[in-house]
Amino acid sequence: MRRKAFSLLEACWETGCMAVSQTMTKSTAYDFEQVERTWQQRWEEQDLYRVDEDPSRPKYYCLEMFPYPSGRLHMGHVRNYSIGDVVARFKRMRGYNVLHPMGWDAFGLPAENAAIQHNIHPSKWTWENIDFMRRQLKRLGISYDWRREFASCHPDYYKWTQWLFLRFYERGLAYRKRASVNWCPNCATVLANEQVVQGRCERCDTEVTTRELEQWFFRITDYADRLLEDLDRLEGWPEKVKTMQRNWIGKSYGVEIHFPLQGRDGHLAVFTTRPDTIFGATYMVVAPEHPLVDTLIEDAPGKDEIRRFIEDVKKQDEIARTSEEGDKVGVFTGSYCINPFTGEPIPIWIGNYVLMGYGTGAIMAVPAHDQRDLDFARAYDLPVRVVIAPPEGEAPDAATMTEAYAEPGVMVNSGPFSGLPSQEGWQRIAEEIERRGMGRRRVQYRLRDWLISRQRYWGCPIPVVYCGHCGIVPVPDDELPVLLPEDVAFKPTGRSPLLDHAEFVQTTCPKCGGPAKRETDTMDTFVDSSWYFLRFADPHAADGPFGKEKADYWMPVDQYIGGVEHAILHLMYARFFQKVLADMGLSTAQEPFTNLLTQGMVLKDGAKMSKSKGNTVDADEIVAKYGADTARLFTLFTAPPERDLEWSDAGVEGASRFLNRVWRLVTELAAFLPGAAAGAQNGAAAGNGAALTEADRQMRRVIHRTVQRVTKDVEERFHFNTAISAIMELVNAFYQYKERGDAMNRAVVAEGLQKLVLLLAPFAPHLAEELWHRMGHEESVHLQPWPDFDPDVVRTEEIEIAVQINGRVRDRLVIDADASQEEMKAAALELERVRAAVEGREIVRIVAVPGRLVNIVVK
RNA sequence: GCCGGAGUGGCGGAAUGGCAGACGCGGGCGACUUAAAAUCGCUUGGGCAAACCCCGUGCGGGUUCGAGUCCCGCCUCCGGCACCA
Repeated sequence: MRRKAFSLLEACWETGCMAVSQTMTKSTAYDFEQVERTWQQRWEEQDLYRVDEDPSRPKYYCLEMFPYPSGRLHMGHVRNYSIGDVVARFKRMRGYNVLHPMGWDAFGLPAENAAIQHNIHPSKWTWENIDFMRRQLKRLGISYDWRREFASCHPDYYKWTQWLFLRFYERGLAYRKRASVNWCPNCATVLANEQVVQGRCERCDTEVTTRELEQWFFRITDYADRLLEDLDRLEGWPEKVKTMQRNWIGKSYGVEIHFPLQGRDGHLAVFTTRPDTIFGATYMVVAPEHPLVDTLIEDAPGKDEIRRFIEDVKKQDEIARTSEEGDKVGVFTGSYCINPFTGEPIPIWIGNYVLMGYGTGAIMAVPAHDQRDLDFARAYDLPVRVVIAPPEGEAPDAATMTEAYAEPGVMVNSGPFSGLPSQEGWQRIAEEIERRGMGRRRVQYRLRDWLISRQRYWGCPIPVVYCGHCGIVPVPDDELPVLLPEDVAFKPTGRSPLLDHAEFVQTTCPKCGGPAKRETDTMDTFVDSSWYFLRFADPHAADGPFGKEKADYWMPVDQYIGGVEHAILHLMYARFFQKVLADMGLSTAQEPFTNLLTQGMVLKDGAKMSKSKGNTVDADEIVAKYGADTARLFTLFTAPPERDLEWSDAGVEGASRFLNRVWRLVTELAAFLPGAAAGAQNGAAAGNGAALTEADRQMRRVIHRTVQRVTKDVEERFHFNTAISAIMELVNAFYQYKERGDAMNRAVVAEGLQKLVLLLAPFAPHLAEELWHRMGHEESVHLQPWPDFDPDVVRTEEIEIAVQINGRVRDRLVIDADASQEEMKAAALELERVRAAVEGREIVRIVAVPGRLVNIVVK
């Protein structure tokens, strides 16, 4: 029987609260629209999420990857920021001084494409998008300190990107060189290695070609070892991301060996990780681009044919060489070098499978012990010589083998080294090479220097000028920023409009005052995002990129959250920057992000949402129809953060239904409480009553147990889905309890409602805030301490355990929670069904696990 | 090919080596209603008419009193890398 008095109207009357919708509706329906707007406004007026340095409290820096202002938020953004907001709000309630900022990664190609397609200036397009998306973010009610907002395309920011570039330049970490680089014909710009995916442009999927160009690079390879080593210290990073970075850096130990050329001066340098196989080297291969090629083919009879081959490979190179494992092709140069260990001549070939960009661009080929070399040897009928035998079993037959033996073993056919374990031989041969001055041990990385030049307009200008007299001259600090001119024309030629902007290009040399030309390339936008997390610590700094004290107070980021697609690119560049800045003394932290959470994608119909597939869900529509709290709750409840999330309209309905269920429960029960606030504040009152019935005690147990579960799930595991399901169970239990009507204990209800709303605050901040105020509180729920639980209340006196016979559950048993194993066994044997099952059989053993079960093993 | 991750009801997903399927969605039944929606209960892995029972966490083995969980060998899917010498 339900009390009629459980009406919203009366709830408000009795509590005398000043809550929002009191004045606007008599219906019990939850008006999310009104509630969310009102509180968003109130929070903003009160500057509720403003944060400053406070040495008296522990700091917590929670950061979500800032978005590119593409136009509108998608559900992936909603998910990302909802996750971050739970963390930020939870930590705030836990007493941390939480920095939770947001900004815009605002330089980039889409703005230029929009300029060409819709005849709108990239700047205008970008700023309009930012305005729109900022409104969307505010509509979601994420707890950002908006005073810290900035966009990377603003001169106040990119001035410091340029300033940092100059510091890199001074330290020799920014340099210019001519190199064969990746070129995307569609984007009409060069790309870093990291931006080429399977031979295609990461952004537009166009096949990437190569070009010889003079470009700016960052010397990230100088930091390869530190970037690799320090991965071991990042215990809060997913193993997967660390593995990807390790592979990308690709450290390998080997030996550079100089093979003297036969009949002429000089030598051919190769890099190998298997010096122990040198006696098996039957030919050499150099990359078509190798500088020695012209010399090597000088006297070859079919010189023209060889040249044609080289050109063919270079062309093939552009299309297929990286995208698929094509056939290995090559041609003999006509030249030989001498194997310094055997003295025999070895033919030098040119081959498509050797890359100029790795090692020395030349290899010694050991077909018996390297699959690629074996493939090539079989194709051109080159000799195969086995020099490593397996530790056990027979050595492969050189004449017939089709699979190279690449494992360690015992050296054979290797002169004085024969009989040695190959690993030992590795060192002995390396020593011998060094002793004879024919090379040295060395470490080789797969990682290349970071190509940062872009032949595009909408990016941060590289602050250098070219002077006929003085060469490359950095722009002096006091002339920064080098402003991106706004009055430029966009044509679909792919040519950067900066090239045609005479006022920009024509300048004077800061050194000699003579005429000079400005650099017209801009920086890769990954440069902008490599230090933004530091700027958030001091976003308005005017005399430096950020103040060291503030940076040192906030850094490193305690929790970083974003998509796994940035596992290599952004996350490695940012680590590189942080280390350089630490070396420069600008910031102390060696690593930028202590803990990393890589969220899964939002899928629909099993595929990533994309415009081209037409399976997108618009964040605005969902928020308009269900409200921000529902949108957030759905993304948090449907899957754990790191997994992919399959979109479900029914799931959104479910989230909405739950919030309404909470709304009804709390508003109705609030009416039951006289002076709700007083009771709610006094949780202890619920505990000291001998007046508590069994049902009251049980309800209290559920309340405290829920606090325990939610705290654990959020704090230790970031499992928001199970945290929310625990809250759902509490609500279900409350509905059961509510059936008791007047028999309910008011102190228990008050305590339960209070804790429920507090638990809900990080997940559904608007609803929680509204209910909190309706319960008679004046201060924001988001400023309250996180609820605690009493372990004594959680504990039960009696528990139900399973009783198994031979591992199968046959019965259940209610027993004292602290019963001894002996008591458990005895009680189990008393059971009717156990006696029947045991009758006439031998009990082999009995296992009793306190709190769990008893297992009786019979024969 | 190499390196990760994942395979659990109709679906999303839960389970420190200890009662598989929490919670939600969907379904079924009931209450309220003239009726429907909403809401509130109850119910819902499969087999059997049902009880008891049997079978169930991708497949095949193993360890264990006890395995979704640990070990060995496979299969499938997803992600990353891919001539890196």
